[in-house]
Amino acid sequence: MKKKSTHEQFVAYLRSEGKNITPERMLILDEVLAQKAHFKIDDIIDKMSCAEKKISRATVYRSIKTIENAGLIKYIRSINDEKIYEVVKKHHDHMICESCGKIIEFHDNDLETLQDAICESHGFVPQRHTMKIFGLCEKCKS
Amino acid sequence: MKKKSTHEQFVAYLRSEGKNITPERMLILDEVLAQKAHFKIDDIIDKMSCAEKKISRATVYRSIKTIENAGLIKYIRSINDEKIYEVVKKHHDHMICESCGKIIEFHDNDLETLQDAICESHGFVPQRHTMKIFGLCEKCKS
DNA sequence: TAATAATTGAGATTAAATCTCAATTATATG
DNA sequence: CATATAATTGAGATTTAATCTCAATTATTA
Repeated sequence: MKKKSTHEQFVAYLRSEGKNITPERMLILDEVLAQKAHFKIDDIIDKMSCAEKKISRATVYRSIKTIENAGLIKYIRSINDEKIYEVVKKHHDHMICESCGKIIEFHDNDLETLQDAICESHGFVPQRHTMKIFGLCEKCKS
Repeated sequence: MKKKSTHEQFVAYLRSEGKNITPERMLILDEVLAQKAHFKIDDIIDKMSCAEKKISRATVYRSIKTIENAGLIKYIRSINDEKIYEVVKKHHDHMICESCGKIIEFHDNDLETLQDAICESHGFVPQRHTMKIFGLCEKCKS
């Protein structure tokens, strides 16, 4: 059972929602996947506005939201409250350096287990969570 | 050693920053403290714009930011990305119901300890964190 | 291939938050 | 207490991110 590529996942999502598969959407997905770990929507808008095939700001906003709804990207809020997007891989949380803005991804099974237990004791059914730890990274702490 | 009231804390903060103690600031702090657990800035703006002594929108925004900088209030983002303020009491995290929007505050010492340990293993010095668990509350889960 | 429905681009619009600047007010000082 | 100085306020203008509008274009279905 081969794992679906992100492209295939997106196409499947579009079909399931009765949405059209347009070059604009696919090109924006390409650009998203070509980004470094974390990116802002303006990074994509800038690229698309001077690309071979120019794509408008409105369409970038619309497509990013579609890709987000497809569960392929998500965002966290930076220190300045900007939306910082990232491609959704396996679940992880974030440490954010207050000094240099560096974002460190981490995952810890014990943490997840503990969270589930806490939810259960509150009669709460967890579906997803976000955790951001702010502080100083290795470089900035000294 | 009596614990300082929130008013006293705010006054102390203003003095320490060389800021003036104005009726507008103190009235906005009063209104903030009179709010229910979670409130939006528009709740305060609405109150202040039809209060005995009217205070402008700009001043509410400015004072809320000052009170926030004083460490007396903070905000989390709701499901719709709105800023939801709350008075800072002892540290806690949040569960947010995706169905009814209910916000549950919780605190767990093991969780905090575990977080610190994880940070240490990354050479990261934690200063504060936010954790939001989204899911379904007791009422909405059935 | 034609009919239908969805999407796009460009600029207008919205909403939250901030800024501008003249008028007002708090504070420090003699 | 009176005054000089600096900080703050109000009102509306402005900014910024994001969304909306609608005619023109394009994808999809039959």
